[in-house]
Amino acid sequence: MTGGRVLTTRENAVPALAEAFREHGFEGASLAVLSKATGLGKGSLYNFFPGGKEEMMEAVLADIDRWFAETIFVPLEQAEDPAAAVTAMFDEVTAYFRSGRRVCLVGALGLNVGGGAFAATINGYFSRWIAALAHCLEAANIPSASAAQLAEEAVSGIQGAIVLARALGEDSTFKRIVDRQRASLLGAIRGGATP
Amino acid sequence: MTGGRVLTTRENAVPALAEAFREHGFEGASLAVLSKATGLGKGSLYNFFPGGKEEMMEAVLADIDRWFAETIFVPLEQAEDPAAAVTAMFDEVTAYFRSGRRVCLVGALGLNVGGGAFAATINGYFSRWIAALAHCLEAANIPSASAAQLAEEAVSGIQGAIVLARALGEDSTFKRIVDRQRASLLGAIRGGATP
DNA sequence: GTCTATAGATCGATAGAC
DNA sequence: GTCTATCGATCTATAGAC
Repeated sequence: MTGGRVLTTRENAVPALAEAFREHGFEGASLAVLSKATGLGKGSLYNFFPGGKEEMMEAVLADIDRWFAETIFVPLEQAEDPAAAVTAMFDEVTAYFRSGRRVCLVGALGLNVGGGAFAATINGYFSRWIAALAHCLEAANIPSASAAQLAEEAVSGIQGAIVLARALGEDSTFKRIVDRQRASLLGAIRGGATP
Repeated sequence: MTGGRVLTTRENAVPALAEAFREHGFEGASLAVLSKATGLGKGSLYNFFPGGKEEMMEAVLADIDRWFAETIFVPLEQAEDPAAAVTAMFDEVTAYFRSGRRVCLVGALGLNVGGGAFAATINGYFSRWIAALAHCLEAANIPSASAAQLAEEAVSGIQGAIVLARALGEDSTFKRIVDRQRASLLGAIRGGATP
């Protein structure tokens, strides 16, 4: 041990960068914005991320991917109790996106051509989410085709709920839509078929 | 008649501006991009839109609002045949968003703080869409509460389908999700209740 | 490792020739 | 009405003091 306390690390800066990218988008998040959000000067940011904004966004996406894998994807893939796993997913997602006040950076990034450099990451994020959820539904004896469709619809529904809740400025919109998605999946799990 | 043929008008530039804003976002659509998209020099753009980018975006949003009002909202509000009106809505929307390849500018604008200046327009767009669709469903004897929920879910579902289709780069994703939304609404119209 | 200073490019916007 | 030239501000990125 050196005994020196590290005040700031690359990992420590990533959450602040993520929030800045979420609010301003990739193009709108200037280095001035990122510097203010992290409390680090430009020089420090380039010390941690020599590749500039693009490397910052890559680090943010990697952090998001890691969080979703641990918290959402793996529990769905290894679920012994599908209903409980689906419930947990919706609870975690609702908290993560703060009932729609918080934008999904991955989804928003895919809307603009500027996000083309991250296309593979964006695709992988949604592909794995849908596959993990479908796998969980299949574990509840839902036919493969139905499970895939329900999973796709649920993930899509969450994205739509974020867009609409942001547009209307109402958290209740998000909760209403997502609760209905949750009920739909739980109904399919219990009933064994699409409602 | 003067006999002079007008080569370029303000109205003529709006569609090109809309496409540029869709692809690059408000911040990402620089005047160089907008100039190239319209084929007009900066001077000409400022001649048509003295307020700069903000006025250009306002003109684009007004054009979108007009199109949706004529093509989507009014037919829903005045529908004599609700099932036909809902079917027409999904057909028009699928064509308009080019099966998800084309971003919803209004929805995307609401995701970033930069779109805050257009918050009222964004809110109005989605509010009227949901209200018009709910009205149409009520005309099919669906209870008011169910109609509102179904309408909200359908509009949200379309937005989610766009986000997901763009992220996955697959038109089929959009069609699958939207077709299911369509079937859900038509089922409610025929059955008179939520499935 | 953090900062300030600064380079070089591009930004939004304006002025003025035609 | 369209263009080029240009302004000042801001952008990304780098250099160098500490």
